[in-house]
Amino acid sequence: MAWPNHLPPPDPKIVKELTEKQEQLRQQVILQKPDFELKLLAGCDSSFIGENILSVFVVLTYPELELVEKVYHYGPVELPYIPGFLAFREAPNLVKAYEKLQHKPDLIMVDGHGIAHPRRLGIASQLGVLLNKPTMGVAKKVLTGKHEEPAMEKGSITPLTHRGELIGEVIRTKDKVKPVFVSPGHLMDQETATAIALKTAIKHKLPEPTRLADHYAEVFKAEVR
DNA sequence: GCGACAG
DNA sequence: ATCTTGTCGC
Repeated sequence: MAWPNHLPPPDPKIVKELTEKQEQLRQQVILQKPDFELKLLAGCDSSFIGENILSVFVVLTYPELELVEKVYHYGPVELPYIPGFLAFREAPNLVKAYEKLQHKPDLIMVDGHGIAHPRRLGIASQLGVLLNKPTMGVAKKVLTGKHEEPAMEKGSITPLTHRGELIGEVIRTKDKVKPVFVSPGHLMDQETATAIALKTAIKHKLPEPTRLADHYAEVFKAEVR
């Protein structure tokens, strides 16, 4: 993958290093129908304040979707954003936030892609391997792959493919609103990920876990200032 | 060779 | 992600 014209050119040496680590992690990804009984579903999100990163984790009951816990970790950001390597910038801090949870979830919904990535290791997949926990990705924009626009009605789905492989699905979670991109992260499969995304997208286009994590990121943000 | 590019 | 005002609609 070449680098976007509008972003600062990444250090080739760093990129090579990350690419090798990425390949090592990718080999550990397992795509399968989860065997868990989903009772606790987590959502996570990160925001930035200058040179620091704020990562949030929220845990909801399933299928009621009632908030049971929310935590965050605030620390220095180590790397710049490089398309295709988002996890190396956000995952370390997310792991620290995750460790603060008193209630460990059965599944984590991540804001970003799972295997819908040029090398099949989006942030949802990478975080899943790091935590050895089922994960799925819900992204607002496509990173790689081709797809048709799903119909305007909620529930419409269209495949996201890359090099002949199904890497995710484009889902209209709300009538006439931009669709989201859902893909399995780790210890998960497309069918289950899509079903959960649709079932948890109640009043807004973003599923509740992701939406709430987003919300508390703003709340905690005011707290660390 | 010319674009496109999660958060 | 973040910088940023008003504005349309439920």
